[in-house]
This record gives sequence, structure tokens and C-alpha cells, in this order.
Amino acid sequence: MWCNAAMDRVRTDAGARPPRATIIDVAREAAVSPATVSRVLTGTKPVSADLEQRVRDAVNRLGYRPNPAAQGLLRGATHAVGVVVPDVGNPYFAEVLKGVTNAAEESDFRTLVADTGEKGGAEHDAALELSRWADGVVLCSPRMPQRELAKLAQAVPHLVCVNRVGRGGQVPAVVVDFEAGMAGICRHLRELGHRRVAYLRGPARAWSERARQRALRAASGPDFEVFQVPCGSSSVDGHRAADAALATGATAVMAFSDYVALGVLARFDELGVSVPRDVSLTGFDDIALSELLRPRLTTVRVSKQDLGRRAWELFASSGAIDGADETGRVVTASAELITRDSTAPPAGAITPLPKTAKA
Amino acid sequence: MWCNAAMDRVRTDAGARPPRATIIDVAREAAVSPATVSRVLTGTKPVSADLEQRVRDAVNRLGYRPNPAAQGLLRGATHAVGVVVPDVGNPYFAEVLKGVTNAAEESDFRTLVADTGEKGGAEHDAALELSRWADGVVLCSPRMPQRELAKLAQAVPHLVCVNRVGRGGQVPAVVVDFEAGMAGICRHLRELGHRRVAYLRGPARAWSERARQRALRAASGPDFEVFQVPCGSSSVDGHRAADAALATGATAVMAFSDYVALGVLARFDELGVSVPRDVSLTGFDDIALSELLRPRLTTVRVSKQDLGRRAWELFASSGAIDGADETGRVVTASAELITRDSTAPPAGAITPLPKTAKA
DNA sequence: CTGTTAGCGCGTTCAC
DNA sequence: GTGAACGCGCTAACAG
Repeated sequence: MWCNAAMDRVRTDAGARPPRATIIDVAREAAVSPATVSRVLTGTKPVSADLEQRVRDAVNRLGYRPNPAAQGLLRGATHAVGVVVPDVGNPYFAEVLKGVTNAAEESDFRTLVADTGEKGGAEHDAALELSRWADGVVLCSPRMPQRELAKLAQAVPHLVCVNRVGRGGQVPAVVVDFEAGMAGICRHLRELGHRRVAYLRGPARAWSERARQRALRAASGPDFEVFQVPCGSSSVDGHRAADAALATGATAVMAFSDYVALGVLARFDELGVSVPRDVSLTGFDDIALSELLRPRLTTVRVSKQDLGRRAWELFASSGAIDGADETGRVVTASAELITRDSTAPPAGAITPLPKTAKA
Repeated sequence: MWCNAAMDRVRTDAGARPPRATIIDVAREAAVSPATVSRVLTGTKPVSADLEQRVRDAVNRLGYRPNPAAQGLLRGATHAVGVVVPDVGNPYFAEVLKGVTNAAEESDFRTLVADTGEKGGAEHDAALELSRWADGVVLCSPRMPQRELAKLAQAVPHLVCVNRVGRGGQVPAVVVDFEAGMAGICRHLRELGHRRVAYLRGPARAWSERARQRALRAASGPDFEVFQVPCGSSSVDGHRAADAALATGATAVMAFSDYVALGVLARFDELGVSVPRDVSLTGFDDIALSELLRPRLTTVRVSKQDLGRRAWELFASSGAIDGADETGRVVTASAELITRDSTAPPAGAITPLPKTAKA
């Protein structure tokens, strides 16, 4: 009955399917007990140099790698974090994701990603599903309603939010200071002399959108009128909403994000509207592309990778690794205005329609 | 010694950590055996309507979700695919990733992502690591040497490549017809009257780069000179290499990809070089941004999501799901030239230096 | 220091 | 149509 894996391999060699070696195969190969192999690999208990070498050789020879499912089953932890993002294609989230991944890697954690395709309704399920696989979940800019989030926080052991604080900050979160950033943009535009500006709204349910709205309300007044234009969070949304923004007669357009501004810029170009000559344009986030675009976008710098890293740290300190259960912290990341080429003083005349604007 | 999970739960209730319910908890709740619960959930064997309802109720009440680790252990499969990409921030890979994810989802498979940060040396380990967690791995545009790939293919049960065919097509792969695409670009430029063109090279080890080179060799001749300029695969690389491209005196610049062309465009603008008036520019891949840029980029359309989907299908048909082991297929995706605004006939005079070009 | 034993949560045999 | 028992790969408890 010692017909072991090595034998099988020979027989199935034609199929070239190398069956994964188990710890028992390694133990047999090294002529030790499975426990010794485990000890060498996990380093929990000392093992004599001789045996250790034999085990290491066997591991290399067989190409053995422990099965994480079995490890997870036993330890009750998977050594993985889940990350839920609205859209990996959005450079903003791609960066946040990288931040989490890099930080997690340092602690030897794997990252699992779920893309909800900007469908707020899918977030809850995605997080729940990820939580089956991972020890915790990082929720990026969730659009789900407050009470859904609260319920989720009870079902998912280690939940961390990015750019969303739950009711009373029950859920640990790292958020950008959108209010300050948006205020900076408003101040900048006002100083340039703009009095009528349009704002391209992001997803209504986004927490960050509401924070921006607070800043907008605070900044607006008789000498600084803000026209709200429904838009969205993608370049395509920006492209679509650009005409409406122009129609407000504003001399400056504030986009929800750089990614949105990208689409706006393209549409403006199609319409023959020059930025910043005819109209000023601002973004938010400072994605890498913004410096490559022409004109270079005036925006608010957010350290996106850092956001991801901070989220990881929140996860780690919430007891996911050691036992120090420190729930409910909310950390705020700064947002700094970056003035570039897409903003300038308004032209003498108000431009109610793009076509006439050019004429 | 029957101090079970339910007991523990009561004690740690203060921490508000809801421990995941097990199938046994559900069975107790529904007053049936664990086996019955399993049968209801997997639907493998018929169960009486009465019991089925009781089980479903219990599942909902407890919020029970089967532990995938345990399932994986038992079934010897995890119901997950790994995807290794050089850079998730690259819109190209983001799209391919989405393609895999969407297709996998339909078969109820989860997607695990590893980002190698464009470090070819990290690919091997990343794939190996992913293969511990997943039933197979999709390797996107791997830069690793041929023999490393061959070795990897033996260690990873279900390996599929995107944009890379291994020696003799041993590894199932879906590849873009780079050669045809590149040939199309060359023909287009030639027809416009360009005789001296620069090519911004991608990563030397990329299979797709070698395919492009074949097309370039075939197209080049006394009346179509191609100047090779080392570059890379990111926008930043393109930005850096733009000057060198101009210095060749070419009237058209072919970028490795749209993503690279983006950086080139930005640099050209800084230099006051107008596209396509002073110099024509082409990309490859047709990422969404390319239509938003000004000028809109002439490029080669590649259905990126489809690439991902086809990779998934290759994985699925390689016996990862059923047993139909159909190894070594290589499928080729078409590449279609999209003529937009960044290419035009060359200006009358050759432009050896950007500054003089404008004057 | 090392080997043996038990069991993590689940699905799938077997008996009934 | 249902329940009891076994084992997936691994490691933490015990024995020696």
C-alpha cells in the first residue's frame, strides 16, 4: 500500500498533470513524520539541523507548497484580505488597491479583489462573499445605504471602509478630507475671479459626494453661485455631462474627479471650447494621467496608495492579526490643492452656449 | 470536552464578533442532520419539501455560508482562478482582468489577482503562490524567459497565457495578432507617405514585442525606414522616450501601446510639437482613453475583455471544471486598425529637432 | 527534540 | 429519504 504520489506521477506522466504533493508525501520522501515537516515549514518548534535539511531537500524536490485551505481550516484564518472596489478600471481605485496589496504583502497576506461594476447593489453581496475567503474586507467608496453597511459590519468580522464613515464611525475607516479639498478648489476659483461655477456631481449615494456638497454649500453665496449638474464617476459620464455644464453659463467647471474631468476635457475639445481660455476645469484625486493631459489639470492631490496602506493598517490593528481589537477608528488623509494649467481667470464675457463661446 | 463553537460564541459576545455559523449549527437549528443541510445546499440529492424549507429558514436565520476552505479541501478544488498581471493600473490589463472576472463569475468562480509591478522576476513566484489558492492561473503578458515558463507550466496545474505562446504552444494561450496589427499600422503610415518612422519599443522580454518586431522587419525597407527607440510599457516610459523618438528625425512615431502613446503625446505637447501636423503618432490596443485624448489616437483595436473571457474558456476547457483535458490550444484574436486623428501625411520637411520643427 | 493522535468544516460515501 | 461515519491536508495538542 505504499503506492505513493511519486508512483502515480510516473503513470500519469503522459497527461503531464503533476498532482500536488501533500505534506505526507514530503514526510515519506524525507523519512520523517508529517509533524516534523510542519515544524520546519512554520518554524514553530526547533528541529535538528540534520532533519531540517532532509525536509528542505524533499520540499524542493517535490515542489511542495502547503495547501492554504487546509491551513485556513485549522487556524480559522486564511491570511487574506478582500478588497471591494466599484471599478478596477478607474485609476483611482487601481491605486488604492495597490496600496492595500503592497502593505498586505509585507505581512504575507494575500489580496482578493471584487469589482462591483459601479453597481451599489452588488457591494453587499460581494463583501459577504469575500468574507468567506478572507479574514477581513476593505470596502472602497461603498455606495450602499447606511443601514446596509451597519448590517454588513455585523456579518463581516473585520470590515474597513475607505472614503466612507458609517454612523458614528462604528466601522474603522480611512477617509480623504474631501471637504477641505473641495473648499480649496472653491477658494482658488473665487480668487481667480469666477462667480458662476458648475459642479459635476458624483454618485448620489457616495459619502464623498456628500462631503463635497458640504464644502460647496459653505462656499456658495451671492458672489459665488454653484450650479449642480448630475454626472457620475467615470470619464464617459463626464463626457456626457459636459454640455449641460456649459449650458449653465458657468465660467468654471468642477468635476467630481480627475477621471471624470478627462471625459469633460474631451467633450470640450469636440465642442471647440478651450480650457482654460473659455472655461476653467478642475478635477479631484490627482491621478497620474492628470499631469499628462493637456492642459494639465488643476486638482486636489490625494495619496491613493497611502489610503490603501492605511486601510490595511486599520484592518491589521482591528485584531485581524494579533488580538488587539481596536474598533471604530476613523483616520483622515489630507487633500492638497495642486494648481496647474486648467484654471485661469474667467474670460470677460459669460459663455451661455459653447458655439457662441467660440464665435 | 464538548466545549464547542456555540459555547465560545456566548463568551465573546461582548466583542460583537459574530463567529461564522457552521453546517452543524444549521443542522441543529433545523433539527436535521448535517448531511441533509448539505444536500439542500448543493442540490445533489432530493430532499423532502418540508425539511428543505426548515433548512433554508435556518440558513437565513443564521446567515450561514459554507466555508470555502473546507469545501476546497474536500473537493480538491477551490473554485477560484488566479490572474497574474504586470500592472493593474494599466488600463489594458484592467480590462483583461474584467474579462476574466466576468466570465469566471458566470461559472461561479472567484478571481484572485496578483500584480507583479512590471517585475518579470516576480511572475514565477506570483503564479506559484496563486496556484496554491486557485485551481488554475492566467498569466497576462508574462515577461519571464521561455524555460521558466515551461517549468512553471509543470508546477501549475491549469496554466493559461494571454499574449504569450510557449515553445510549441504547450501552454494554452490566447494571443492578439500583433503581427497583423503592426503590419496594418505600417501600411497605413506608408500610404500616408511616411518614409522614416520611429518605433517605441516595449519590454524586451515581452512576446508581443517580438511579434511586433517581426511585422516591423517585414514592413521595413529602403522606402520605409524604422528607427528603434527603447522605451517601455507605461505612460511614463513614453513620456521619457519621446525626445529620443523625435531625435531620429522620423515623421511618425509608433508607440508600443496606447498607454505609452499617452505619455508621448504629453511630452510632445510640452515640446510644442503638434500631432499630427508636425509628427504622426500611433498606439496599440485602443483603450477607452484613446478616444478621449486630443488628438484621438490612431490605433489597433483589441477586444481586451474578450481576451480575458477567452483565457477563461481555455482554462475551463483544460479540464479545470469537467475532466476534458484539452491542452495546448492557442487561439488568436484579431486586431483591427482604427484610423483617427493622430495620423496624417508628413509635413513637407523632415523635422530633426522639435524646436526647429515649430519655427 | 521527535512521532503519534485528533480534529478544523464540509461533502460523500455507506447503512438504515 | 435520511442520518452516521469517514477523510480531504494540515497543525496543535499530547506522548515518548
